[in-house]
Formats: sequence, C-alpha cells, structure tokens
Amino acid sequence: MTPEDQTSSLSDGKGEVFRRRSLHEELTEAIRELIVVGDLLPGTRVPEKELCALYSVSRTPLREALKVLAIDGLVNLEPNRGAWVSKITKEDIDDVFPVMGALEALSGELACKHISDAEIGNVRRLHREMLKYFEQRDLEGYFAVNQQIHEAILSAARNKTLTAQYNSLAARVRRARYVANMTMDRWTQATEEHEQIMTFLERRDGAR
Amino acid sequence: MTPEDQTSSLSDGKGEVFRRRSLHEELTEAIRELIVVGDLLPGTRVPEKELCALYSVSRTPLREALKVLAIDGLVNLEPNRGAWVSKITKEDIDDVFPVMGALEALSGELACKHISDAEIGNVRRLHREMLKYFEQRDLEGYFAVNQQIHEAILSAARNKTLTAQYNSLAARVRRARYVANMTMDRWTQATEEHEQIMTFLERRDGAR
DNA sequence: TGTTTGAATAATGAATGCATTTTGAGTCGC
DNA sequence: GCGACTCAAAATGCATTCATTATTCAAACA
Repeated sequence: MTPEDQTSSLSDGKGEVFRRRSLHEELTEAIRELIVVGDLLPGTRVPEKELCALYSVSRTPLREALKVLAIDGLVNLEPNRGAWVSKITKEDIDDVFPVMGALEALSGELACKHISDAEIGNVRRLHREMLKYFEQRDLEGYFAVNQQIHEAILSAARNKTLTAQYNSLAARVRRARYVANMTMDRWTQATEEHEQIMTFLERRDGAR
Repeated sequence: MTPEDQTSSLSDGKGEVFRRRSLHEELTEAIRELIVVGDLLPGTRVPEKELCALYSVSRTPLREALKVLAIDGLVNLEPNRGAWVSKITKEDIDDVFPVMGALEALSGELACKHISDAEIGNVRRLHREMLKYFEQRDLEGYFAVNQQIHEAILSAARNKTLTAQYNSLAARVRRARYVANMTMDRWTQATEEHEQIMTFLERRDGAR
C-alpha cells in the first residue's frame, strides 16, 4: 500500500518523510482537532464560511476535508444542507468501544509475534507509568501515557491496516473524553482490558 | 450519529430513505467499483481527465471522491502528482485479513446478544447454502452467499461503527478476490473462521 | 392572532479558471 | 553514446464563479 509509482525511484521508502502536505490534509487535521477538543459543538452546523476565513482558504479544500471527516464519523453531510458536527450519543460510544477493544486485542496479539525486546521494555515502562497516573486519578497524565502505549503496541503489531482503522476510531474516543464528560467507569474498564493485553504480551514474551 | 438538526421534525427518523445522493457520493461508489473489479489496474495512475469525461462531471466532485477512496486505501494520493490505484501486495492482504477476522469475530459475538430467532434461521439457511457452494468449488455462488451472511450477522450485531469499519475493509477484500487471483487456501481459512463463528452463534442461541 | 404563502437572501454543489508544480521531449556538453 | 540541462506542455491544487437548493422573513389570509 506504499504510494509508489513505477517510474520514481528516488522517493522510495522514505517518501513519506519529506512529503509535502497539501492544504486539504492540514485542514482535515485542524478541523478534526476542533471537533475532538469540542471547539465545534456536537449537533451544530459546521460554519463553512467562518472556517474559510479562519484558515484563509477557499471552500474547495475545506469541503474536501469535510468529506474525509464524514468518513471518520466526526461530521455528517446532508445533501444540500451542509455539514453538521455529529452528535455523541450513548449509542455511539457503546458502539465504538467494543470495536476499539477488538482492535486493541488484535493489536496485542500481533505485537506478541513481532515485538522486539527493546519495544517490550518500553511498553512495560509506559505501563507502569500509566498505572501510577491511574491510581493518582491523574486523567491528564493517564491519557497521555495511555496513548503512547497504544501507539507502541500498534507499531509493534506491524500492521498498517490495523493502525489505520484504529486511528480513525481513536479520534472519536478522544472526542468522547473531551466532549462528553466521560465517567471513570468506562476508563476503568478500558484499563482492565489494557491490563489483560499487557499480561498476554509479557507471557508470550516469557515463552520466547 | 443521526444526521438531524434541531429544527426539522418531518424528516426525523426516515430522513435517510429519501435522501438525495450527491454527485461525489455516486462517483465514489462508481470508481470504487472500477478499482475493485479491476478495471483500473493496481499501480497505475487514476486517469482524472478520462473519468471526468466518462461520467460527464468536473474535476471537483471527482477529486472529492478520490479523497474518500484514499481513506479506504483503494488509491494513494501523492501531493502534486495525483492519484494512483494502490497496489495489492501480499503484505496488504496479510494485513487486512487479521483485521477482518477480528471484526467478524466481534460481529458474531455481538450478534449473539441481539439476533432474533428469525434472523438466526436466515443465517443458518444461508450458511448451509454457502457450504454447498464451497464443496462444489463454486466460487461465484460462494462469494455471493458469503457476503449475504456477513451482512446478516453485521446487521444483527446492531453496531453501526462496526458495520462501517467492516465495509471499508470489505471493498479491499473483494478487490483481492478480483484482481489478485486469490488462492483457495485463504478462503478455506476464512470459511473455517466463519464456521467457528456460526458455531458460537448457534450455541448461544441454544442457551437462550 | 396564528398560519401559510412567496419572494428575497444565503448557502450548497459543481464547473470553470488560474497559478504552481511536475513531466518529458529535445538539445547541449562530455 | 550517455547523462545533465532547458523549456514547453500537461497536470495538479486551489480559488473563483455560477446554478440550484434551502432558509428566512414579511405580507396576506383565515
């Protein structure tokens, strides 16, 4: 799935590193962040015109960005009526978490097969750190480290498809954390699953 | 996640049924099909101009469609160099199948909780039908029924997020079937997983 | 007074136009 | 003959414009 054509040879392998970012890409990210953080409230209209002014761009790249965000489920596009920031309902969250769980489980499973010793050490360290934050009820620190752990395990899973799917859902989960005032229960549950994955990871490591 | 604003009340609930489809949506579907079926070959450039002529549209909606397809992993966008039909490598397929498997497993699990008796009967019937095709090595029939089963189980899982994620991957799998001349092995494996899910489904059903 | 109609206004969807970048043929130099 | 360079042609990304659709709001009517 690497973006290589048959002719170019110079950009092979590290093409992504120096790839110039196009406007619509940056917009996608910026608006995604606006929605995730809650600067754009659920159920409200996406102010196309204002955003154009804010970022000093025309509607074309902005609309392209909205199409992408619609796939991520962060906005809803209604024909001839524009874009709306998607609502966060209890059903949505109930829907997203099981899928996230399944992907995390797979991530852990695959990571067991491919992870290096150095990576395991890193994850172990992060995990301890996270537990510390959790006990202290330091949500800020908890989330930060939590995300790092997921990234570490995902990269150890060596599966780009999995990474892509996971990341698209991650935005919605992050958003739930910001917008809905997430109960601690849910996160406790997530942590427990997390713990379980960690156990598997270490056990299989021991078996090696 | 329903696309409803606060003012309208008439379109509530069944708004989706009569929703007009916009051009970029149709284009997305059409081009996706071109790629899946193999009319656009992997690794080749997406002929923007030709497609505009073919569908008699301007570049704007076409480019919007390409952005969406890029998310699905069917095309790769390279800044200032255009869109390329993504290649199907062995790695890609190896990446996609485990994720599909995880989603299918979850789908089956959730379906167990929500599926109605009528739905179970339907799935059971489809399953038998599929096995028949499989034994006869009738790939055409096999795939058709296979897809129906997945759809039935997905809808029984009552999880929109799961459905969305699954469908985006399904396009790539379908494509592998068309473009790469898929070995029977892979499908055998898929069928086994399938069988397993079916078992769970029926067992839990019996427990009810 | 409340509802409905309809025209004015605003917004969306798509086509076109323009500036920048890439590509590729042709030439020059080695 | 092979490679680097130049410049024209084409393609891309984005801005702008145009046609269509939705929304608003005031006037007419019950």
